[in-house]
Amino acid sequence: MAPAAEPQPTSGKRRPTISDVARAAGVAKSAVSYALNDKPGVSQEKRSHILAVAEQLGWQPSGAARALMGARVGLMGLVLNRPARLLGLEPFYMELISGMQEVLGPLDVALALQIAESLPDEQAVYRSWAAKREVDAVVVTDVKRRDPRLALLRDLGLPAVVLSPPFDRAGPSDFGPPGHPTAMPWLWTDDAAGMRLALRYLAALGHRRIARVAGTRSYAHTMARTAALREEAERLDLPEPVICSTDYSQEQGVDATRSLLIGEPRPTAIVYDNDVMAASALQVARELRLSVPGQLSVISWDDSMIARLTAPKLTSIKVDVRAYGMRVASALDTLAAGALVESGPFGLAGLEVRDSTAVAPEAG
Amino acid sequence: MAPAAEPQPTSGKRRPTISDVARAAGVAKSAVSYALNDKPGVSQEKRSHILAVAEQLGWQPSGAARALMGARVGLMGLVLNRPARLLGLEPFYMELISGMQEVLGPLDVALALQIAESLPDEQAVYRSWAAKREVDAVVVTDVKRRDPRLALLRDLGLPAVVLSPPFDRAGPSDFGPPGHPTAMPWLWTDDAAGMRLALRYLAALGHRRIARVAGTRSYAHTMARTAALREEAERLDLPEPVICSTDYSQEQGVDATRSLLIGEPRPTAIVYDNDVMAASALQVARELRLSVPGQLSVISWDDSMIARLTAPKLTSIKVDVRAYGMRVASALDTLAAGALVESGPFGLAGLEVRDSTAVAPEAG
DNA sequence: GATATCAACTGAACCGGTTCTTGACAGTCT
DNA sequence: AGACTGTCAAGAACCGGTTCAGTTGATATC
Repeated sequence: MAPAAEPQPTSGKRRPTISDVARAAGVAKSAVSYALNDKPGVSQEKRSHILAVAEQLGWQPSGAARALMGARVGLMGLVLNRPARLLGLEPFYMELISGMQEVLGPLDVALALQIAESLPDEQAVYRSWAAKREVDAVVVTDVKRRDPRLALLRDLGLPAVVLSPPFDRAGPSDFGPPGHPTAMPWLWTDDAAGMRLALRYLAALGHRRIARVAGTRSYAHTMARTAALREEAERLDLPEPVICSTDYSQEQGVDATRSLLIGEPRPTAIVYDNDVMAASALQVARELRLSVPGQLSVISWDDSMIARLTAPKLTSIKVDVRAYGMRVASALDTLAAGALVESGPFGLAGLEVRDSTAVAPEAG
Repeated sequence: MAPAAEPQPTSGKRRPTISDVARAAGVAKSAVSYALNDKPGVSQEKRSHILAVAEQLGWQPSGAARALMGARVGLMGLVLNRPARLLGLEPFYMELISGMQEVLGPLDVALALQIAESLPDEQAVYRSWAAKREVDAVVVTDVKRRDPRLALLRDLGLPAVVLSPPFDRAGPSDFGPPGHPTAMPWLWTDDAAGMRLALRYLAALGHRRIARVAGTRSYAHTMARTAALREEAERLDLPEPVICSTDYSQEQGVDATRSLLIGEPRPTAIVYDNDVMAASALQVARELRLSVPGQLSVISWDDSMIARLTAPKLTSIKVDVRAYGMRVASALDTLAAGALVESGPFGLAGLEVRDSTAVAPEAG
């Protein structure tokens, strides 16, 4: 059975251009363009004829030609700047990407992923993308105070979604007041709320000496967590929590945990900034013959699969990263269309209680 | 101190085109093009003058205009077709990407990442990419027998690197004989060698009842592992190994492990197709009061960070995924340049022995 | 000294679309 | 009948590069 009027196989031959369609339909190039883009200037009759011919020829638009006229490119940029060896370990990014694709996929938009070695490298990528109009908008993560990338992106006129809490309670003041749509909106997971939740839960279990193994100190979200921890500890009348900073890696997580557990007074609970470090902390506890959760309670952040792989399973501050990614993606799409987006926090954190937390040893 | 002849800030204004450079340098557009592309047709003197002017104006090439002339786009495509919820869990892809970027980054090539829900969706992405010339080449993973994607890519004329062992011992016969450069080379990690290694090690420890929790049955690399397992078991005169198929997820790994461990005769060693399933297997063993490695030895595949997070730490079949990614990336680059690449296996697998394997209980 | 050769350079065409300008024609109003 | 609409379509310019076909002037060859 021969295929009837199916789109022709693309095999081998040059693919049809708009001129081919025009010739085949017996009209001018411009008529074809109007018809294909659903614009006025063509009669209904010719319009449908042209569409039929285009379909039959298997015509597809050339992204390059459209981009030349300033149209959207269909690519969003994401530069990851953490050391490559850490990226494989953090389920966060893959889940974020997967959430973004949930939204971008149907819009026929892909994600351009680059891994940069340094901040200057990352800025070079932005410069190049902006100059070559290679992406419609970008995502910025791991923001620091007075982050040079933000000023650069503003100068380049490249729309961006900033995945970070603002530094000032008032909102991301550097780039427009909060509550007003902007071309560089900040969207953040509510780190402060998550931290408060974890701390109150531990306090309710009777813990008083609570420590924290934090991620990179200079990131805005790390600072937000730290501030929330301090404030909440004060409100609950707990001693000032000890905080160790790390680079999120397993190794530094182990070192920090060990130094906390051999210190005086030994904490009865530790909150970690990601799952990887919390998981390796369990090994340090085992090494020091400390039972979890009997003598030490552990809470991790992210609630990725890793929290369910350990023994005991980790109590974890849960973030719906996929949903977050979807929100980020729709913001990107709005920006790419030329519209503005409002800054704001995303969703609410929850606490997934598993087997790594229990009443404090004194109170037991 | 005012900046001297620095590249102008791109802020606000329209970025300079090649015509602007030509006007500023007092030469024709074509001369500028020759100079910038290091082609003959311009004297050394003018060449350096033009370059200086371009630099001073902050000129950057327009990707769109170049792509219009059929030049390379500077993007490689990667479509992931596994269910989104599994992607976050598999460190494999992130490590592969990070390795690829190690090579592609300096070449100023980005990676276009798409997540597809189904095989037809994935094929639609390829069609669109090919039609719009959006990528220079693509990577294909998780290949099945008579995979329709391969024929499609060949028809579309889209260069591709196939991350899969061939089905026939002779090589990827469908697309050119082995040992001959092709526009669709197959590059595979040596799954068979890894499996043989694991099996011989277990046999040396005295294990005879060895089972396997495999990944998706229809993938070529799964089949390669299965074949190697069967052959090697026969060669070592072991009873036929029991094999359970899964989708690589934690849940199915748990189910498969449980059914193996309550079956008769109970295996004394299990080989898993990834780290995630092996890690969750440890929980099943705990649930059934079986000590690892005392009563059960466990070997995982991939040797990602997960293998080091569990207790006991997992003995693992090691694959240098980052190096593999680098090899893949350079193959992509070669293809994008219009040259051909030879198919072949990648590197050698090793066994990273940790705490989840020990002598078999009978032999103990 | 006339001609062939060659490098250096220019102008124009081209890639595949979009959009502006112009013109033809039919229908309406005075 | 002539002027004025409005619609539909064709033609050309344009986006920002690359490349081809010529033109020029200088040098080499006979």
